Amino acid sequence: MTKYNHQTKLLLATDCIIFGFDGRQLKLLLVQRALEPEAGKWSLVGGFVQPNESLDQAASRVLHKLTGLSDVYLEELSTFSEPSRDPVERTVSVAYFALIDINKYKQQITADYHAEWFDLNKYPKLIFDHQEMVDKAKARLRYKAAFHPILFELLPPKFTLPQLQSLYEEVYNIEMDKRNFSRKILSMNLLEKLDEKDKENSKKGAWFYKLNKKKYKANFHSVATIIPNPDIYYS
Amino acid sequence: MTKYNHQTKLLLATDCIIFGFDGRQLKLLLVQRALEPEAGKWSLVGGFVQPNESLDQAASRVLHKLTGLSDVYLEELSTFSEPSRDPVERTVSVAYFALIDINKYKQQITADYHAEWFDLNKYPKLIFDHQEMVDKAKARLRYKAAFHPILFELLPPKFTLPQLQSLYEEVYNIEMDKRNFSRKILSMNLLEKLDEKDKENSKKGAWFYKLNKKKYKANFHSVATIIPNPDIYYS
DNA sequence: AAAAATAAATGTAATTTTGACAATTAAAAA
DNA sequence: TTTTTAATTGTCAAAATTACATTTATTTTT
Repeated sequence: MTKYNHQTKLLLATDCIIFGFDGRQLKLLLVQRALEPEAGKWSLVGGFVQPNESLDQAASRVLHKLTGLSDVYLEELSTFSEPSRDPVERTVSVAYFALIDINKYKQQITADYHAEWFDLNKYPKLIFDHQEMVDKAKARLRYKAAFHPILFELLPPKFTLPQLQSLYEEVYNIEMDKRNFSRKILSMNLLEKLDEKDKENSKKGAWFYKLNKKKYKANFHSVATIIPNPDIYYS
Repeated sequence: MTKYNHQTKLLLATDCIIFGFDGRQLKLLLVQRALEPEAGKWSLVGGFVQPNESLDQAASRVLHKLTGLSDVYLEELSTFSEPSRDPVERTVSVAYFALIDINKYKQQITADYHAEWFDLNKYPKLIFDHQEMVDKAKARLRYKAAFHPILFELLPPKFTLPQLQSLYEEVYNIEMDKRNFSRKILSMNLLEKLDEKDKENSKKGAWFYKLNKKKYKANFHSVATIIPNPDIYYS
């Protein structure tokens, strides 16, 4: 069969913006780049798309190799394709953002990478256009989380309402009213109260809740306005 | 400088899902494919990314070449990268969706393409995975338009409230209450009433409005819940 | 053992927004 | 002059949102 001759091929890669939450702050997982140029500099984790895989598969592979995790929330963010973005050779990158439970992340023993979690408000200079990718991912996270219950992906299976509220407050850098917040969240009907309290963080203890996975999946596209005026956070 | 050897390069293309509105129905602009294979079959307009351009530029170029239009609403939809999606040779495509004022579209005289507007509810079988692209673009349009005032992009500079309402009704396949609709739309404060009526479509005539571009741009990210339960339209 | 300290849990009233519903008006056609 | 057609406009009830303070459970201190 005829080929598309005279067309220029290029390298296609994927980079992952990996978010985590340590209970207080949003975190970003970065690696020290192995390849030249810029070897040793901090960057997002990424990799080239292989001949036999789709972009989703490439992103999952890269994420799994670094974190050991599968079944992670992973969403295509956008393509980055400035011809000169990679000084070595033209490479178009499709950025994905991932939300993981930071507790599930275990530094892989066969550490091909040197990886580290950084505070989202303070992390090293990144290579190429990775800073732009992170900015876009943050904006997307805020936008998406204002309507869809994706922030649960950042929490462990059991969590308390105060923990959840802290997460929202951290993502949007706002303070929220406890009473209104719990009413809003509970009215979504996605949570189940457990018979157990978290006594780590207070004397009285706060009830643990867990996601009802079935309802979560069924209502994933449901639109809840948890955050007032979400638009102002979307740049 | 070192190159990324041993990595496989591939072809990168862009395809545009171009929406229009003729006052009654949503339309899709399709072209008859020039290249083999599938020459003569209907497809989205597309093209390969050139060495000196970004994906946004490639999409704009493709769109401009077909429609003669610049400054069109154009948004990255997502990548399509199944290894076998193009039977000829591996090609990853980044789909964009475009919203244009159908009246501004003039068949280019140097018609490199045979292009035609089709009713979104009835159009020919498309090549490769283009059907999937259209489906995804429709879903995205519904989702986005439920929160952001993008449907104005499909209308001429002067339009009436009944025309605007018809457009929303067509996009969501619902009927809306005139009173509630105009209240909602006007409360967004994006429209300016003109001193002129459209007498084409009724005896009484309906007032023309125009977008206040300044407010439109300033409030572009503002979230208006024009459509109740928008989530049910997002697949 | 009682008191103090800490953080969690909970309720209510005022305001705003939404959704449902019908009468009036302007202009052309009969 | 009457009829027809579609545009315009208002109100009321229900629901959602916002603002705001007290009570409760438990540990720590005295």
